[in-house]
Amino acid sequence: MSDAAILDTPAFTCGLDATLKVISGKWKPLILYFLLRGPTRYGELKRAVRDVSDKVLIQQLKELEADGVLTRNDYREVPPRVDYTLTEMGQSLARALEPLCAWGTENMAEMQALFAARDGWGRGKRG
Amino acid sequence: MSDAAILDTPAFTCGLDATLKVISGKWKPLILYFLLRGPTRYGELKRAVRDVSDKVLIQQLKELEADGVLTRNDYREVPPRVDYTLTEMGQSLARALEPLCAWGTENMAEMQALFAARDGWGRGKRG
DNA sequence: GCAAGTATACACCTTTTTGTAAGTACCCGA
DNA sequence: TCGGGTACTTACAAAAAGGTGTATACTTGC
Repeated sequence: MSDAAILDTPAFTCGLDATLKVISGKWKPLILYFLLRGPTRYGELKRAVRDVSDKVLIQQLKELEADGVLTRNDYREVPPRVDYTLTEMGQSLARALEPLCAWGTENMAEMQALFAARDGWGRGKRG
Repeated sequence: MSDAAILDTPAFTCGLDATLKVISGKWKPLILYFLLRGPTRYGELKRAVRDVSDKVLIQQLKELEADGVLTRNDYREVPPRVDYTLTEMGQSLARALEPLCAWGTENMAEMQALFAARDGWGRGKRG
């Protein structure tokens, strides 16, 4: 990969690339979307984002923090108390996810049929 | 993982899960977004979605087709001629990606700074 | 004291995803 | 006929992502 080859072509149609870098991660969109509800403690988040492991949840939270879309608040209490909040940027990003969410809801029937056939999917009965 | 454990908790806040199943894949959002411009031949798509390999592009196109968001048209000519079109569902999905794209464009400066520090990123000068 | 809950860290392993290199069958232009 | 273009396919390898299990340090409840 020469630098020239990278530079002489536009990245893509628009900023999608940038966004994708931030939200790619199995649980990231879910985390962001959930945080729209307000500051959330770690444990609460973990219960919300079902099936995520500690390791991965922490890891993705760190990455999202490093990307400036959320903030970690450590109350330095014992037992530990920490919560996570969206930054301004994070909020706008989370809101940009809403259409995706809506699409999923609208097309859930079709999707469920397809996924049931391919994998073994049974969830997604709405929240 | 008992079935009960899966069933007694709502999948998530909304249909995001469903959407994510469809669009997760390194190049899928890019593919979908590009196809908003109309039917596109394989080669054209490949040139648009820079850095993707044949194997992966084909693979993701197949998955997207299987998910009912795009259609493959084989003109059965020789040399081969094939193009890809969004279905109705695909179009609505691709449009749901627009806010993400907009977010990326708006926050590109911040993102670029961050990414430059972490990885070695130089692209993304707008299209 | 022992288990459970709090929010993590770390080592290790598996799965999933992506990439690389080559091959196919046919055509066109030099 | 050699090289390039078309749209793939396959075998193989590498990398990224995710998961598991254990440990921390301290508290509360039984």
